[in-house]
Amino acid sequence: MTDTSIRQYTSEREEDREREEENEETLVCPECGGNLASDAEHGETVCSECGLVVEEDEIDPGPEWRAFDAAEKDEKSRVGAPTTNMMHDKGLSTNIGWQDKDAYGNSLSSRQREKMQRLRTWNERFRTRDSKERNLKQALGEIDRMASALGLPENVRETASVIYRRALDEDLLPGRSIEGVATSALYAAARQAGTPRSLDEIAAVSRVGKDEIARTYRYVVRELSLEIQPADPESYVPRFVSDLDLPEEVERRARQLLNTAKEQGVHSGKSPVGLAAAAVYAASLLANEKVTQSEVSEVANISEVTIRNRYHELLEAEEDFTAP
DNA sequence: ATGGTTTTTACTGCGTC
DNA sequence: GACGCGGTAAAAACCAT
Repeated sequence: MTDTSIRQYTSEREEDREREEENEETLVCPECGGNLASDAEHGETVCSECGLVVEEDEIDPGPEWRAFDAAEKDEKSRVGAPTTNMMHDKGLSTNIGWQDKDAYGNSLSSRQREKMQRLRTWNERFRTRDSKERNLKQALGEIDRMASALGLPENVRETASVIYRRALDEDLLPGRSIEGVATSALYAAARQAGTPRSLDEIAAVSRVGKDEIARTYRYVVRELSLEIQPADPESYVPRFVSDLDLPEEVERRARQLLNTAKEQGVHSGKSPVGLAAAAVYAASLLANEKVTQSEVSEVANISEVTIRNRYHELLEAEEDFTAP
């Protein structure tokens, strides 16, 4: 059994996990594990459980509503909608001609030529920024569409758009499709948020094929050095259980099986989905619920053979755990 | 490209309803 | 006989080198 060679399913060290959660967009309080809530009025992100302030002095994206006199009111009420991730340009752009001629066709003075050169430079900078914004707009639309098709919550979309933005900023897009990168961002975000979806599920709602997603995903993860934990089998359990209309007891037992399996180190290098499916199956046996292997394999998109193998291992691990 | 692992596919035998 | 389940061997997929 190789513990280190297989990367996809093998767990990184625990410290890495903690460190990563501080760096990345974390949604769980590092102190007590409670949920974080952002408080726009104070510009803080605080834990709803213990009150720990995680972020301070955040920028309020809202408009400047305050005005102290009439003149200032005129000035500040220019605001449109508050800036959001969804902002993009209207597709308007300007080009400055390359000839150094004025409107009458006369050549410009050297002073004027310099000035126009500077203007071209800046115009170009803003224009490419605009094209990135358009790109972003489309990608975010895709992310939204896929996320809702998969029933992924708001925070996952948020994380996905952050990842996408980073990919865009680092010029990872050229040579890759917007779709592909957007899908990869969503896949990564779902895994980071602990609500993973399998590649197959993702591919089912995406416009690009599975292999391309996998390729760009690897690329994006490497380039942005995102540290993504191997998916935790437990995070699949609730979904399978509810898809199969099984009682809560099954879920509890399945979790327990997975936990003892973890302590025995049986799970290293195995597909988390397979483990989860096997745990659900084994748990329903223990709970005297009738579910067939094929039903479980159906909802988990895993072969029956894998379920058989895993659930034997799970039960063995359970025995070894209780016996000695 | 290669090699080592895991997962899938396909097939077979056994027991039960 | 269909179905659920278990096992096996060979093929395919996957990951790291």
